[in-house]
Amino acid sequence: MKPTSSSFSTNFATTTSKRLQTSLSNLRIWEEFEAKTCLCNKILDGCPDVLTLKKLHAQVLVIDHLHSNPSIGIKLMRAYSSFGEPKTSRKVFDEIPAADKNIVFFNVMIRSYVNNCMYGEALLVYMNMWRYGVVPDNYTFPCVLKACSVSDNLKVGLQIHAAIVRAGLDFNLFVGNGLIAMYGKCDRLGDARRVLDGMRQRDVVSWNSMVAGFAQKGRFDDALEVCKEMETQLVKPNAGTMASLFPAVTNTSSANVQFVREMFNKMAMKELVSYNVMIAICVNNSLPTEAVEIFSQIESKGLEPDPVTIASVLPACGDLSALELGKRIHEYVVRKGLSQNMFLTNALVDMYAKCGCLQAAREVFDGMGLRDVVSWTSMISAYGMNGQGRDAVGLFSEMLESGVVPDQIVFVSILSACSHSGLLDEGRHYFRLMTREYKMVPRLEHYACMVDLLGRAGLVDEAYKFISQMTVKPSEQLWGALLSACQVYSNMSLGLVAADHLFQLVPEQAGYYVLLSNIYAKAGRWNEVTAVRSVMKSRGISKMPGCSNVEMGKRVHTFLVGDQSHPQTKEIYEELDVLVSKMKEAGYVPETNSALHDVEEEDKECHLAVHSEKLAIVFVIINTEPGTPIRITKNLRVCGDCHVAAKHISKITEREIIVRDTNRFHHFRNGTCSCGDYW
DNA sequence: ATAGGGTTAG
Repeated sequence: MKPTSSSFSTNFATTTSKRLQTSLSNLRIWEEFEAKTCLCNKILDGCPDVLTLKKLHAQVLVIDHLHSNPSIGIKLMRAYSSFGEPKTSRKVFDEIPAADKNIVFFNVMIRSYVNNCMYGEALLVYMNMWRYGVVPDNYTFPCVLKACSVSDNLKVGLQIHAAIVRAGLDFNLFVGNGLIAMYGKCDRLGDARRVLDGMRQRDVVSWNSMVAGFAQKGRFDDALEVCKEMETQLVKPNAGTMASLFPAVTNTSSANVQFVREMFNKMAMKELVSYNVMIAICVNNSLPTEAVEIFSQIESKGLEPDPVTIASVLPACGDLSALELGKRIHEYVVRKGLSQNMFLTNALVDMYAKCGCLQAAREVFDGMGLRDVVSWTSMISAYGMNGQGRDAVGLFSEMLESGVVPDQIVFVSILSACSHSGLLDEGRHYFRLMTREYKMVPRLEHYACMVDLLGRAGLVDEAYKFISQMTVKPSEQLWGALLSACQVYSNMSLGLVAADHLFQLVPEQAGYYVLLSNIYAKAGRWNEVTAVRSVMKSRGISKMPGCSNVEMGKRVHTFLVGDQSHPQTKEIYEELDVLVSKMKEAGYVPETNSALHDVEEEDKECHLAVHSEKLAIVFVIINTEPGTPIRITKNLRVCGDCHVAAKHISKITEREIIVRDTNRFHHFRNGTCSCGDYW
């Protein structure tokens, strides 16, 4: 409508003017409306950052006060919540006049809190809404039930269940699923089951929630039963089922792992999450090779790994010392702009550390904008594993200065670092710091570090006294630390005490029989050596076969003791013979003390000659350019003989040899080892 | 809207 000229009659002019005014004011309203809609959409589409959101919020307040348009308020609350600012959501919420505050506001407020881990606050809002005369609905209940689940709040959970029944919503699918999860988490599996059975309608989430309930309590068999039942009900397991099972499949039997693998294999449509869970399960059950294999399946299926995939597979790279793969993943992280994800940077630091690349680990660590206690722990234990106790101590102080609060785990790392470097006083200092300043109750792991520290320092009696004074029952690790100290320092009487406890705790562990046998051997008590050997035989205990991993090209090669299965076996053994004679010329004498004395001298020497790390070292020598460093990971501690041999080989072949055993790193260079023979 | 997957020690 265009304003007309006023050259007509006055009457007409007045009418026109009035019309004009109305239309102008309509226009203004319309403009405002449009501006608001536009703002709304901007808020809804998601702001790039909080600052932009706050600017938009300010404009909303200028144009008109919030209460004229409730939907803007709701969108603002959601947006603030998504930026982790539930408190700002609350401010918006509080400014809405009571008369306008309908159920949606309450639901969004509750959700804002729940999504930001403020469960108590969420439940308070729920309690308060009754006073406003607002009745919770089918959107409210699942959300508050989640708050109860996560915070293990059975008491409120039960109240909510009662309210649900009163509201007649107990047959709602989402509400029922929420109840199952809540009861499962609060260890009321019977009640969870009753809810499941009473539901008129169930979906895969209902079943998965039931599975999760058992799995979270480590009840794998019960979780498994539910999975089987699902199948009879023709509900197909999905990625969620695997994810729900996951907690029950950490450090579990291979049969349990196998079950999940089969479920995984049977899935017609595999989502990324299924792969991620499968990788995590492998990593958590000492199957790093399988984890890496599943990771490559993701790549070959054309799926794109997400941050969870990466964070899950990196520990497997570390376990295998698969440095090349680790580097490739690092590049991927950088390329995808994920370098600020702390899960990933922490995992990268640890991967490099476990691959023996202290420098690379440190570079990632130094490049981090933010560091949490996990970052520091990884770096501290990296130094610890490499025998650089002083650096670990320095880093611990830096961590405290940076304001990061130490936890139990970082104390394990620093204590272990001290023990590996023989820093006796420092170790004692940290134990006191932990118990006195930070008022932490030492766990078995801390005690084990202390016994190790004292034992390695030769204070075997004090180590034993330390164990005796403990208020908790000593674990296998504690007696194990004492026993190996007894071996190093030839303390037979305490060695027997430790061995006695160990044979009762873990009668199947071959390693402790070997240690005891070595103690006897050092003392020349051959009859006892034979006796230990025959006990082992009669109990059917055999040594866990030593195995070494080495990465070559795109795969990891594994060698067992005396392995003859590798395609290059012939060349490897021939080259080893050549090396051994060169070593003998340089003064190498096979150290037979490291083996069980149950065989003739030559056999022993022969047996030692084929320890897995030797095979792996030679394998790398014949397949790489001169000068290429050799990185080996093994599943047992490196034996005395292999340690001497590796020193010689590093000198003869002019190669750096980096061996990670179950305990620490050994960097062999030019005939010496970084551990200074202290391990 | 409801469940479920990630990094650190020993």
